[in-house]
Amino acid sequence: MAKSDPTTPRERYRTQVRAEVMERAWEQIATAGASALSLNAIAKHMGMSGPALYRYFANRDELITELVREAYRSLADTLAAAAADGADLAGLAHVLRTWALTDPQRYLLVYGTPIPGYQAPEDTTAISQEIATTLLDACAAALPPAAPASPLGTHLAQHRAWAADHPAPPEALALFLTLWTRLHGVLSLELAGHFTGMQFDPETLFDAELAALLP
Amino acid sequence: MAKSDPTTPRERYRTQVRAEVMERAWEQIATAGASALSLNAIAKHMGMSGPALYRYFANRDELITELVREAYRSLADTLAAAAADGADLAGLAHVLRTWALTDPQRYLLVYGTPIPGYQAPEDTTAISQEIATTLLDACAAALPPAAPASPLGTHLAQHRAWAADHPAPPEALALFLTLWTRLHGVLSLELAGHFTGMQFDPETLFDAELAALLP
DNA sequence: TCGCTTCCGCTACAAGTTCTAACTCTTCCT
DNA sequence: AGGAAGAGTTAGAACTTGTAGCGGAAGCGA
Repeated sequence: MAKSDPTTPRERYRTQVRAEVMERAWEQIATAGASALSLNAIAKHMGMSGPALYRYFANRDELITELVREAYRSLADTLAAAAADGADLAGLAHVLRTWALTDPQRYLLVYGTPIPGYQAPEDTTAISQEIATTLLDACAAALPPAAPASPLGTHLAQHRAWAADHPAPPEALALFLTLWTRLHGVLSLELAGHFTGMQFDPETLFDAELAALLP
Repeated sequence: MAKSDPTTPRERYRTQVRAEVMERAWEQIATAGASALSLNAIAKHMGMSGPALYRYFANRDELITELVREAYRSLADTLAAAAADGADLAGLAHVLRTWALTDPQRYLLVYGTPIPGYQAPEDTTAISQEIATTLLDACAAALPPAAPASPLGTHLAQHRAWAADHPAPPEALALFLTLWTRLHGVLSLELAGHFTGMQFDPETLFDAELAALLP
């Protein structure tokens, strides 16, 4: 018999149920936020009783961990695909913005206020490194050949452990950090609704920040 | 009898209990975050039974609203006091940073991921306007006399309803928005712990952002 | 095809949460 | 001093997360 696929029927069923649970979880998160996520509600919505879900996720935190992992994975893949398509730093920035606006709660789950007792497992930091690498590559490419040394750059030249395996020069690291924090500043305030009521277009602000970084 | 003080003993007791509840709430929030705030735990910690607190706060949301109001009030007063002491824009920025680091959860309660169903009452937006005014004053003062027109500035010249009563020129509005989002970008990522593991000093990044804005 | 084992979903339950209802008792005010 | 207002109580409803133990169905090996 062809045992080419090592997954047993039960395993396949398991992963399928897990996937459906996470799908429902994303729906719930999108409408009510991460802290309002209820295993019971998901179970009832799927036509099963509450405790049944504990066969698939040890507890609520494990479900959230999986959602965080999926969100990181999605962002990393989206950025990597855009980079492979030849997007430059500005292009990647707009991809990031689109990704964030597509599902605000997904962005906030990763980059917003951390869940109280929760802390990210190791492999999510690995995916976070992937994201950083994609952006660092673009930063190094966007940097003028003879960028003047900045105070931040010189500081980072001596504290670059977090990017030790990346060949980007200190000024590229500075550009990356500056880009990250500035774009996150605009995006997070926009997603949190702090611009509602003000009449201006957040995208203009986003583009202005981008233009200021890429002369 | 001298009725110089219009507060009755009961009112005084009421405000005192409310104040103690909020004090305990801040302690809880500082350690476990806003979403983990439990009226029951506060009540037991104060030596009374759960439902007793409902004499003082209609529900959990009203308590949170009061905490948000207090946080806004604290930030507005802190900035106003610094401005009255002659602090310039850079000084105000450092006051903001200190205020945020003093109690990270307090900053995140106001500027972090919004509570799902919760929405801020009107008077908190009024206090938020106070904060904006203090910063806008400093921005207008920090602006070079003949600042060149930026795309963001020209956009804001036509969408300045949110600052209609403030005489600041469009470029000052642009400076304010840029300052706000950039500082928030650094602060929120720092408070959320996204820089832990990286070795660099977030304050260097904060100061670099400030230096880039104030030539 | 038969039987064993594994695993799934269930109900019941414990320990929490917010919040309502109804009662007692103190305190204040007239 | 008497009546009204309000504080704190317990009981309980409707939730939540998570555990324990039960039946039955499904897959796996012989």
